[in-house]
Amino acid sequence: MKISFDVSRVRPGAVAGVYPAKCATRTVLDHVTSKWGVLVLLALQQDSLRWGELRRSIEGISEKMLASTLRTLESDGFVNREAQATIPPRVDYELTARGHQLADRLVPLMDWIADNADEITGAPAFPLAKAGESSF
Amino acid sequence: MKISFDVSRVRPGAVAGVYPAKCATRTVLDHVTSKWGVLVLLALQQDSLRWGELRRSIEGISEKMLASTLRTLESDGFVNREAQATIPPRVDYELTARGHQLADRLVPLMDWIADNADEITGAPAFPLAKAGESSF
DNA sequence: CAGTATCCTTTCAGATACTG
DNA sequence: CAGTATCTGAAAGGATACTG
Repeated sequence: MKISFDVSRVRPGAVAGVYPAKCATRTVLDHVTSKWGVLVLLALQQDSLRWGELRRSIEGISEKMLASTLRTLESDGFVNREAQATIPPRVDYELTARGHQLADRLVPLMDWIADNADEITGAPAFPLAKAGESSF
Repeated sequence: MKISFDVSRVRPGAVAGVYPAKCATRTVLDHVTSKWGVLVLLALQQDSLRWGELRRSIEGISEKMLASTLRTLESDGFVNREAQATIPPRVDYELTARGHQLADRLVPLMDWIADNADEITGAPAFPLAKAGESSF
């Protein structure tokens, strides 16, 4: 695929948000914002978790996607995998220092989204009457 | 699809990171972390941009995906579309107050990623010798 | 328990052509 | 200029079965 990209035609003020299509920043951003990346990182933010705990913590994730997401986050150095050769095996996953730095930036984002999601989607879980309004 | 999800089997400390599969939080998260969502939001963070400017600001985005991403962000109330019925038409896109709140949480994340991406991907653009090291 | 391997469906996303 | 419509190939992702 040929990408034509003439920076001179981009408005100067907007250049701060410009990243080349194949730069490291976009690659890492794609890993983090992959379908399950944020959820896995946040699940590990408080404690290390075993494979099964992690899987149960993230409703809807398949084994395949959990494995794949963990391998990516591991290879980026966000997650550390610790396997014990016991029977049955026990494998713990934890954030690395780098993973914690990243998660620290994800928490405010996720908190804000969680706080505002109902209003954004227009489907409040508990449609409360506003102050001054009456339900009669 | 049947989803079985037994919260009692999730470790107590991990519950903070648990979101039901089909909750508003996940929906909004998916919109924001869609392939182009973050890049569009950040491109608009400093200034409003016209359609063409926006398209040129985000290297690699197709018209289809720009349109689709903008419609989603618009319907979530993050982006405002202002069309002028001139010939040729001029359409500006800008963040709403809600969009700015969100972007304010995305900036630290993106800055951190941009600052660390080269090290994370292991392909530094400028492999500098560390202090104390010599290239001889 | 902690995964892999495989198959298969669905969705994503690019290219192209067209419109007001 | 600012889009929409349609087609198609690529990729993501789920279900299932299997393994150390």
